[in-house]
Amino acid sequence: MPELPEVETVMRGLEPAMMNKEIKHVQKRRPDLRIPFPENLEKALEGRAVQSLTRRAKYILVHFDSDDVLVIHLGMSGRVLIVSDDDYQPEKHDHLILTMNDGTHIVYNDPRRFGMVFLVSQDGMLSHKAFKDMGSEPLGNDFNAPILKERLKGKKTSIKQALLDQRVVCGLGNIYVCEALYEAGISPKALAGSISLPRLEILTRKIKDVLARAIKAGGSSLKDFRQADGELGYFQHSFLVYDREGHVCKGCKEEGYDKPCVKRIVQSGRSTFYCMRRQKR
DNA sequence: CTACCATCCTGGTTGC
DNA sequence: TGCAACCAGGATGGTA
Repeated sequence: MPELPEVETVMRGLEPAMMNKEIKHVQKRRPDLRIPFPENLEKALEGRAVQSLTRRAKYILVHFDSDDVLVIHLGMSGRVLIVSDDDYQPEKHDHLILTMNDGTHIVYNDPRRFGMVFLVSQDGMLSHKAFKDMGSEPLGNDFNAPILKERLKGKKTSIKQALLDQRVVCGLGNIYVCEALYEAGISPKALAGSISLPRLEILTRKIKDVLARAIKAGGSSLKDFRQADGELGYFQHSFLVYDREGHVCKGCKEEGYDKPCVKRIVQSGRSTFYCMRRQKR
């Protein structure tokens, strides 16, 4: 589930619990993750102090007073929780536990096990396959309409699918793509390569806008998502089309239309929600 | 090279 | 109520 706003929220939540603290103990609890934990994880992390936390796309990066960077991806159902209980008992899907020098546990939990945890070196990070071909950060200055236009040039796929492609722009997932396309008034079925620059101007603006608002709201909590302190995000209450099939969208309602306009279709196996009145091309 | 599809998992929801 | 089928926010690797 977690897309950029959720990952950013988790990262920010982890800062007070990890920054300038030392990892005292590393406990792996599942040897059979899809991508097994690095063998040398304990050795690389125990005794190291956390210098900073950053985010790239949907990856949380933990930087240490060493060359190692701990990379965490939450997949579909992953969480990272701060647990301060003295008598904390690991739960079923608590796969990795980092205990800090103040006794706080940082718990990585992921029922579906689509997530991953690995190490990269600070210097070699950009050549790692996860980051090598990754597109611009949508909230950064190098994500703008001309760049998006260039990235979409010649693409015959739909704009919905193109925006989910992390090489075009990173950090977006199904929810925020649907929301941004709605706000930009662009059909999810529009051919990616054939959208005009002015419309891409609107789209890039709406992408940045919806992401920023979602971060402010602490992300969206559907089923699994929690902030690092266990709190729910609340941006799900602001969805305009996502998971609102059969409703009248906000824009139509404001114009006085009362016929259900939000439709659900399936594009390359995933749900797309859009307004059939306002997103015609 | 692009595009499409299946697949990795568990758990919650839906429908009979 | 019980159970089976279906569905889910992501990424990747294989095939066409």
